[in-house]
Amino acid sequence: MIKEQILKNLQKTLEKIGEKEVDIDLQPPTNADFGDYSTSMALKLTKLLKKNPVTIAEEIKNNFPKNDFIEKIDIIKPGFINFWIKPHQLLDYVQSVSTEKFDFPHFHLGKNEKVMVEFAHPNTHKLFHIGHLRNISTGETMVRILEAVGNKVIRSNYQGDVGLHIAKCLYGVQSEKSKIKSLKTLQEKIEFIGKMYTKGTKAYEDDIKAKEEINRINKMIYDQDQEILPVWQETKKWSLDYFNEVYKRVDSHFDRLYLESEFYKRGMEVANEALKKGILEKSQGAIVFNGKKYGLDTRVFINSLGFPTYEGKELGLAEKEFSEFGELDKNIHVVTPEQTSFFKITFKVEELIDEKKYKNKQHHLIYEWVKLKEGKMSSREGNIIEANWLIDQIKEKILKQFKCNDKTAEILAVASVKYSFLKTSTQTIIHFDMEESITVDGNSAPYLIYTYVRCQSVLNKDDYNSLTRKLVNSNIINNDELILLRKLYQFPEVVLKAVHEFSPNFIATYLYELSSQFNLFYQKNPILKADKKTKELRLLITKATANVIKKGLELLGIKTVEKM
RNA sequence: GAGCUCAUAGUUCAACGGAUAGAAUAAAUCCCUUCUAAGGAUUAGAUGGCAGUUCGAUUCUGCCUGAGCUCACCA
Repeated sequence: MIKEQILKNLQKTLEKIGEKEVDIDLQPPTNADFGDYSTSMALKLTKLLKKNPVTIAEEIKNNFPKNDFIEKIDIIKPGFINFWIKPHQLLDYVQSVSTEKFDFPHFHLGKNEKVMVEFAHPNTHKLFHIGHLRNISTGETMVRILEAVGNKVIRSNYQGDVGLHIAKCLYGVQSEKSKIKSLKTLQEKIEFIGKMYTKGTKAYEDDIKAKEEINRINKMIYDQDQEILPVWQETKKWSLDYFNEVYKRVDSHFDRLYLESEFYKRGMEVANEALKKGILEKSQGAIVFNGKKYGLDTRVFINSLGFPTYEGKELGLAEKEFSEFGELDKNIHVVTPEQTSFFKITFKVEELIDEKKYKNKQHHLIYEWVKLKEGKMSSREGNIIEANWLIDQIKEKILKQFKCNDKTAEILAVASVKYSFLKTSTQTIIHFDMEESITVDGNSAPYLIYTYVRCQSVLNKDDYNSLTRKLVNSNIINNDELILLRKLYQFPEVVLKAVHEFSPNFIATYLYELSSQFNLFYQKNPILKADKKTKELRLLITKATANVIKKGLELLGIKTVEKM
């Protein structure tokens, strides 16, 4: 990338001037009038060199090594140095992209070039709701962009299949056991356990006897008691089958599905070993981690009844995750922010257990809640927005508003939902509104896909393949074309930035800007009716735009359509 | 009570310590004899308050106000 070359040259320039210890910033400026790359290093050097920033900038400009990729260097007002890349460099890149080849720069989080992304984590016996949808969209795109920059990525998913909520549900199921046989479709089964969960939850609060029974069921699940085992397993299977359908629908999958029940035993063993080593300690009948020394909270790993808590089980899970697939550089947990304390502590305990294995290798990627206008979702209130239901609603809206077939509407609906989550930063709370939140116009997936389809439509009408020959730099590149060439050139850097900061929204924003610029270009400049040379250039731009949009959306986990 | 996070147009969101704070949406007005109008153009609108650091602050620091989350046997 030219960015690297400019940086290297700036480094050399600094050495010539006699300064070394300055970190050089170099980014595309917000305003394209200021060139392709801009640095404010001269401003930062004012103090060190005790000179006017503009003078320093001049000095840098004059000492910048001769090269064949910079068109011009400008110095502006307070002391910015702006670089303009030669158009033929941009053309070369766009030409390579027009053949659907994408070479992203590599970026690794460690020497193993292998990471795990743990995401989705729904609980069985519960609905897969919009919150999970945001999680899975985020996790899926993280997987894809990490792969794009050269990592082997393991997709994992830790699904809760034990706990009080499941006992509540099974209590309800037990009370209406006779109905089970009449349930035929998966949909009916899921609705049934949903209702039974509500029933169990109410009983738990209103009826002391029921509460005792639910606690007993909870213990039986942990003990794998034959009395409850068959129902637990059957209903769990319904949930897992249902989750699989959702994963498929949103174009996601996993290499490894972990279940919480798998780590009950091993978690307890690991916690006890940690107790012997003095990492954990006994307190009021429980085994806890005293975080005070480290400025952390104190949390329970094995409760006073002798059961491992979520924390305890996490130790078993971590051990497995870090051994099953060889050495990992990083394990990225895509989880909501209220678990920050939980992760800080489990990560610390793991580090104390085996520093080499765990230290700096666990990462909590915080993604925020999807809240409803009325407040937080809760199954008790019955205001859960189920993932499938939401996608169906959007699909219906699309079918009503536009002429397209079912298959296209399905892809566009899933795309709309995913994109509306991914275009905002992961750490922003989404205030969900059915009418406004999932948009199919403006900055939306259909807008991007429409732009792609437009490109395809033009390309399909072309009677000869003008893209096979190499375009040489001509002076006829107009401003609209140049803007697009420069924008296209930024794609790999944007992807790199997105991985670097775990911020897929950078890609979404970039794709929107690219589409927007293309649509403006399209409006003003005829492509197929232009003279031969111009037409070749414009077709090249069209092809490259289409490829970048398609690839960019793919990195976001979003499919495109060819016609709409 | 302690700690963490957040506060930007009417609304929902962007912005790496940088240049004129970007969009979408809602409103008004234009553009289909031209490659898909699910498009494009124009107009109007915002950094909670007070200090500080800096050549430069939405971004960093402190205080204030307001919201959310967490702080031992749930997951």
